[in-house]
Amino acid sequence: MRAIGALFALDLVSIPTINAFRRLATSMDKFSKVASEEFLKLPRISLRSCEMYLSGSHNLAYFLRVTPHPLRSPARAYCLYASKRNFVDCFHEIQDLIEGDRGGGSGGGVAGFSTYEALVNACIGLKSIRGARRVHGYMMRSGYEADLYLANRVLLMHVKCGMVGDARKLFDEMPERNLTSWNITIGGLVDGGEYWEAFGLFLMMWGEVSDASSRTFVTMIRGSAGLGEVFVGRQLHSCVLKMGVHSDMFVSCTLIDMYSKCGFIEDARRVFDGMVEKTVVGWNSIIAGYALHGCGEEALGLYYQMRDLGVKMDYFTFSIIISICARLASVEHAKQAHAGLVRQGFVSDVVANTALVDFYSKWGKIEDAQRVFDGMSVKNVMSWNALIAGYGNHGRGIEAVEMFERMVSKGLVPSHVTFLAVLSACANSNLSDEGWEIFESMSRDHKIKPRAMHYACMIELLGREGLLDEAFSLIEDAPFSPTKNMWAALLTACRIHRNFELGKFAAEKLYKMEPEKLSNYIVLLNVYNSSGRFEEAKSVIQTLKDRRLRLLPACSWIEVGKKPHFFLFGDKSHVQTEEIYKKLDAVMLEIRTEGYVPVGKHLLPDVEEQEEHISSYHSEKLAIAFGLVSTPSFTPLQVVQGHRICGDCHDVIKLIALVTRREIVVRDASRFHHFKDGTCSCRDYW
DNA sequence: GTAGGGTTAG
Repeated sequence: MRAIGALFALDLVSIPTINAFRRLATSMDKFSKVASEEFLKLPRISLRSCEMYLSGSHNLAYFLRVTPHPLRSPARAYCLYASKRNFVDCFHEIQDLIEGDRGGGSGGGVAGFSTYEALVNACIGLKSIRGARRVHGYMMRSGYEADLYLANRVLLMHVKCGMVGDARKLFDEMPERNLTSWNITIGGLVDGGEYWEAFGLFLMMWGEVSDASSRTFVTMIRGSAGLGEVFVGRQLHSCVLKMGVHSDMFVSCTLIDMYSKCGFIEDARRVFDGMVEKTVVGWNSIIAGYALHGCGEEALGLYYQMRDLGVKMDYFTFSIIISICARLASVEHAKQAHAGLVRQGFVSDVVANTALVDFYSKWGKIEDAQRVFDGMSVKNVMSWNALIAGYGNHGRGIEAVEMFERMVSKGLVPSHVTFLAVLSACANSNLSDEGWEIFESMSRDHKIKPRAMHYACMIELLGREGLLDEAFSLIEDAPFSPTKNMWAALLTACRIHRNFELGKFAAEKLYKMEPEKLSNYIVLLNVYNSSGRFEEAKSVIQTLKDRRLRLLPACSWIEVGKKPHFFLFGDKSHVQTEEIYKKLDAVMLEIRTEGYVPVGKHLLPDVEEQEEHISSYHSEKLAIAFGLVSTPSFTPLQVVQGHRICGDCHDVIKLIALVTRREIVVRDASRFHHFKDGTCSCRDYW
């Protein structure tokens, strides 16, 4: 014990108690056994031997490498290492040490600057509230007077452990402060989402010390991004210019991020273009900005520009790019980003890999998603969520529930997103019992209050079973006012089960909430059409006209030969148009032998052109026809479309999958349709 | 032996 105490205090003259080191050695299995034995034979322990002993460990070397300010003593390294591995034990040791000292024990192992600094650093690294409380407690009780440097570290420790309130109190009581103290406290408030509070303190700082550094501005700009208030951000931008710190790359990057998060991508671009030295973070920020604005193509363009300029990419870059690809379902770009990730050695990054899991599942390759997931050395809740959502979207609810159960049994804490993923999986696959059990377990076992989206899943679940009245009561009984998602779920159910009364009711609620959203009118139109109420259907069309709402051209695309090919409704712009239409007509004839009858009732209301043959040339059919002519037989096809698939296309694609013996995955605006052997994974409910 | 700051995934 003493020996460990001595270690901490860097006072390595005393002979170690062999037992203490033996305990150490057994608690740290990674230490080389031989090294420990040799070490224990030493009659005296010097700083040097200590270093050698500790450096025998792989992990220690790693810590030394990654710690921004190289650890200057083995004591600190030890502390960081021990606490990383076994926090509780580490603190027991220190408790003994400190209490031993207070009892007037000999040996001189005092908890001094190094000990505290090491402990504080460990807590910062670990974000351990318990540890932070303990360390701070020791300091207070022992009456140790920290200098400004250490006091600031303690402040930071509180901030990083999420104890912003305590940090604020500490800050107020500090006998002496400097810019760093202010910056740390303001940063803590911003991190904790208390933006206005942060602004208050910032103004106080301005009044009290009439100074601020670029670091302060970085924090405050981040705060205005959090608020989503561009006028605050703009004011800070002018302050930055006046103070002459605008060329600071940290400032520029935060500005880019702030402008894009506030919806001003052009301003973000201007800041980016003005960067003297464009760092990788600057590139990442602007690319993420374009991605956020749905400009995936623009984002990819910048990414290739970045590559051509030889900017070294990091794991952020790949994560962003992969998530863009997931949205675009762009295989070729994603494959390259995946390769880049591997080449540059970021294979073990959680975020990038989670993005990959998401990508593969959105691309329709759920097995590949599972493979990436299985290969991940570090997984967090989000990684599990991505996989569960993947199974759910592919109509594989049983696997989704299995994954959910496995995740919980591993001791991970599911978040509300996890529940969203697993409940929607249950809804997609008609797993009623499982769904209700999980829904009820949310508040019972996991202390998570179901939100509107969770209710929407349950409404969908009931709706699939045709229990429309029950679904309606669930909306009425919800502990909050119903949201559009809940009404939309009910409306969909009404469409499938042809309940036009309730459907109309739900649709009217929706019109009020989002009058400009076309899809609501269309679903109601389908409700009427499918139940033969053409008069009502006409009135919906009239409403559409009155409100000057027009359908955006529906667009589908398919990637063939490393290139996306886009199709609009009735599109004849593709170079292979003739071939495509010929193939489509041929295959439409072929599926008639399988019992296909064109149905008008599912028609998407192209308002002006309500004719039967029109749905033959819906964009998804054209994309599939192109896939059929330009890929070898039996190749699976992946189609993405920006709107919801219509009933006729759904029937047709099922049969095309059957007659051509191809797997066809269509990702529409709401889910995946996995067509195989004449059936679809959505079980005809979408 | 001198801190504090920017970008990513469900």
